[in-house]
Amino acid sequence: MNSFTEENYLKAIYKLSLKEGQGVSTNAIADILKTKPSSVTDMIKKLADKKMVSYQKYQGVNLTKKGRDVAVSIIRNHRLWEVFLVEKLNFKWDEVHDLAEELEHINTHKLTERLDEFLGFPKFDPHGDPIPDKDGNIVQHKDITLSDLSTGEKAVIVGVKEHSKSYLNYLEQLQLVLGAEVEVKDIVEFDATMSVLVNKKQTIISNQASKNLIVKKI
Amino acid sequence: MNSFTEENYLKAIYKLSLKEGQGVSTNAIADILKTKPSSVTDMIKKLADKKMVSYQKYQGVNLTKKGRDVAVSIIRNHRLWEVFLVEKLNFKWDEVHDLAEELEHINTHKLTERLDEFLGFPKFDPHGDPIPDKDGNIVQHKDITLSDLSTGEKAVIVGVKEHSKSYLNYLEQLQLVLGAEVEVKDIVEFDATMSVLVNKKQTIISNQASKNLIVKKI
DNA sequence: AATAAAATTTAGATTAGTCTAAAAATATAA
DNA sequence: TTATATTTTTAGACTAATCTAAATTTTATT
Repeated sequence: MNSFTEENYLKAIYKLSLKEGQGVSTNAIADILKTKPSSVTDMIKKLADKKMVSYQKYQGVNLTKKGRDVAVSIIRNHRLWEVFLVEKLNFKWDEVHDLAEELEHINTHKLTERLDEFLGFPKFDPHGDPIPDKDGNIVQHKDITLSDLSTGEKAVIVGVKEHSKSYLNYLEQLQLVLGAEVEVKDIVEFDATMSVLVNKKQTIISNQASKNLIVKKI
Repeated sequence: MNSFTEENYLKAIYKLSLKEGQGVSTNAIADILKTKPSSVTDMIKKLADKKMVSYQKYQGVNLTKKGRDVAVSIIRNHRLWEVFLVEKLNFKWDEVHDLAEELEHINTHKLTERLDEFLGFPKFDPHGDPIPDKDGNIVQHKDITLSDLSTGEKAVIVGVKEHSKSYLNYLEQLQLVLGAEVEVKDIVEFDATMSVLVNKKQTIISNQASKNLIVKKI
């Protein structure tokens, strides 16, 4: 069995390897997990002993199949619990992350599968992130963001790239939630600030905000 | 915040003080938690520092109000999750204990209250144990067991005093589940083995089994 | 290519929870 | 009521995960 801590490291390495590609760096892991690089080195050695990662000193770390399987299954749990919290317990999308961080570690096959069934086999979590299926297959978003659109284009919001409470909360106030339709009315050339139409209301959003909103053109 | 371990100690002390009364013994705690008496002594000191228990060397330990509140809230979580697992995820009553042992430690007020509401404010868990309300009030069973009945008496099953998988499984096979009606047909004088009628079928059960079945006379 | 900067690893210490073995206190029994 | 058994505590050690500070390696810059 793996400890919560080991699982959190595997999850962090998985997420970083999607961005960074091969050879995830010690510092990047320390950053995500809010720990120190020296602690990361220690844990990496332990995970390497367990054949969860492959590792050569100073060269970064990569997940083995075994490690990736654990990471994906934790992510599957996390996202299923988020769906549960939002759809069944009426939490808002900015409230569920921390709770799901705890629930995800109850990594029992039967519980996960029953929960999946209870929820009707959802494909996406409340932030639009894809839920891996029970064999660990996961469809990645093609990352078209609101900031990629040109004036006049329309799109539906399908996800977010930033999960902070403050960002999610801000989006909700602007009614920029999953499924909402947006139309780009104007783009400021200088800093890419956008005017968009959402539910017949015109709103101004910064590039910082628009580049973290994943959309699908319509 | 309390660690999982601290919470498990508090829960164990709470449960023992219902049985043993004042001054729960070090050995009894070690027994329940499958640890050693020396470890228990260490933890008791820690909990005493935190004002969770009152403790005098060699005289056993008692929960303070603070400690009892934590214990009861963990038990509340545990039993609510058991209801969820059985009623929503279709687990059987002999499968839910271990999962609930993990879920109970996600001790967040809002989650507990939302779960309670989602489940329709249940009063008992799938084993008939009472669920403490959100203020920590808990109704204790008056322990009339099947073994207390005389020939000819009828009763409804309302709970169990023993929660092992094998016992619960055995009961289920005999259809001795919560809500079932039983009628005592015969009692062997020698060892108190009982013949009982359940769902029109006659069954023989040992005293060991009947004294762990909590019933309500009808 | 030499040097400065950044990243990473090592060494040694710390904390929580556990253990064994021995000592001390309490309970039981002749 | 003294001896014996049982229970409980202490002392000292161990493991997992972390940290700081120093050493080492890699990368970037002149």
